Amino acid sequence: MKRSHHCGELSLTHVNQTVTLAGWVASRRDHGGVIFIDIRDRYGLTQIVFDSEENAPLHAIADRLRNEYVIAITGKVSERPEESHNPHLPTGSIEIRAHELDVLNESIPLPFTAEDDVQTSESLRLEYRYLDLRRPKMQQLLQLRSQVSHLTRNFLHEHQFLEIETPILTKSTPEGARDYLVPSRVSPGEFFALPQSPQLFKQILMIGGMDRYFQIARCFRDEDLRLDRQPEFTQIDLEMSFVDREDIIQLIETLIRLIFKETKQIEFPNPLPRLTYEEAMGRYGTDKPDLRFDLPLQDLSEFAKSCDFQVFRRAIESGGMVKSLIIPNGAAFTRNRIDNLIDTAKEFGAKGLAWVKISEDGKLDSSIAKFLNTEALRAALPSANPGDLLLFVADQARVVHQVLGRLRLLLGEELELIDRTRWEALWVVDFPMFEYDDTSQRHVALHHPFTAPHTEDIPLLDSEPLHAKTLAYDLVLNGFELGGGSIRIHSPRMQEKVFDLLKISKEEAKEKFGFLLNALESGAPPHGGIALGLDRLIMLLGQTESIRDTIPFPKTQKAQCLMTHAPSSVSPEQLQELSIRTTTKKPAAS
RNA sequence: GGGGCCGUCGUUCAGCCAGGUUAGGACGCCAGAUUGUCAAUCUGGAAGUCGCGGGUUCAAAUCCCGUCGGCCCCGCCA
Repeated sequence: MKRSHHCGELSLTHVNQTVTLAGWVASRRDHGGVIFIDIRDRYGLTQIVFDSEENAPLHAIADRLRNEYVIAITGKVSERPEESHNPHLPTGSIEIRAHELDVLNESIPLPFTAEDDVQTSESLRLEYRYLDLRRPKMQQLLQLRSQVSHLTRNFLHEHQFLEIETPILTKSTPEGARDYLVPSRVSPGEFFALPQSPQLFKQILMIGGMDRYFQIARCFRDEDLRLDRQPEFTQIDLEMSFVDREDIIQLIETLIRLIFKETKQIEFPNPLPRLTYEEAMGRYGTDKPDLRFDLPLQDLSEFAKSCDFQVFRRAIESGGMVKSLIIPNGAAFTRNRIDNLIDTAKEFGAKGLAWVKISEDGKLDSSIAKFLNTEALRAALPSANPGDLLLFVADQARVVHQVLGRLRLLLGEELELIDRTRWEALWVVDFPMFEYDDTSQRHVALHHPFTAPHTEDIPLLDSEPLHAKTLAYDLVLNGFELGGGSIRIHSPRMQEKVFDLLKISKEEAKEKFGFLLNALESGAPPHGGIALGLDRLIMLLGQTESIRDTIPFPKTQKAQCLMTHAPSSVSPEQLQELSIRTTTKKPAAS
């Protein structure tokens, strides 16, 4: 019994045809003389009718069906009685009057049903992922993921890209995230690392003359998990030779437009807006601003310079700044709510959070009101209105931006300022090359150490390296970093200089990146590229709340797979073969 | 490494603050009834080591300590 149709396609146009469907029993409604079975597959649901008057032996078999049994049925497509059409179901105008039933497999009673509105814990869903995957929502998300991969592959092939695989067993890289290590049996005591990204290999491919490379690449990072972070994740990774920043931005905008249009009929402005890193940080306190709502940070440093409030003045005098958020209608906040905001600001790293309510008559209501000149403040914040609440942070720029940026997001959520129907994509460009890391007392690369500086900023590398900007670019959507890339360094002298500034010694550079430095000496073309997070892209496109919903077999926050129970201990023999001894107390598996 | 929330029949929750007879509801499951349901309905039934360990107490799901697991966040994620 081979199926002739799937469970989502039959309609009134098929009436009187004899069809065969196969799928899972989604529900059974037993009315005695007649039994209704909903049969489900990836495509939909169809109602099957077993009538004891039409076929008593078949009805008796149907009586034994239970949820999630796998069945095949043959029968005639019939229009339902007029009052029994189900408008909620695409196939709701028809039903199959069965005359053959094949029970292909039975099922034990299961912990939850394969319905979208099933209320169950995520750990149970992960343990029984095969059931969870039967739910229409999960099926749609994986279909969406497949569709996006397909569109991407087609698009890039049309643009002369070669799809090339890079190694999964590779060399541990020193900077950046923690590596997943894989012991080598034939080289006792030595380890491969799983790639955090194909970065170095794709640069080598450019030097190898491949010109345009892409890969839908699995990447691994042994860091703690979050809502939008998994230890293994997938990137749409690409690299191009003989291009500049504009070429790559153009290409990716075209791809993103195609994906959003084809899958969700979402249109973006052309070109996408851009903010420099400095603008993004200054206005939104983050390098991945959510532009679905405004609520910008307001610079009050000029006002603060001459005001009587010492906290503000001192912040300016010690090279810091004062910025403010104007919370519309926030004057109605209770003292308790404001106290909670102050605590939150402290958790975010602020020393304090000053606040001012502007009452309906324009007067200031605040514990620091006596230090503030009302006219000067209103002049400094022309967009503040009576009824608003002003929140101030005075500190070094990094703290001010971090605290107010996060308060902006928090209040945007709480006050429901975020328009969930909007899609706001933008590029953030001109990232600084380095930032100074206080703990290690050295410069660290903001992007990665292979990122090329702006040509006009090259002299700054010697004089003021912290002011040098790079040819890096991040694509941001609704406050999530969708991807980032850069034009790379192709000059071996420049690469050495950057390693030097990062305090990576010649020996270390040679030992870790010798192959890259050699390759750069061997005729490296100018090149650049980008990597887009596929899982996050699907999460946003599919409007699901967690990256785990876009990955068929994700890990929990402890980086474990609840279905297979990986990771797990291994036999002493396996360890011995790998020259490994563990120091944990957990006994090895026998 | 740190902070928060959670853990009770197969599932999802109530009960815990204020300890006390037989731990309760809904869904699911099992049996019976039922010829137009699509959250089917009706009747009956089974089902729990209250995550685990220890402590306090005459008595612990309930209070205390520890521990394990799940989720969210900070740190971390070039």
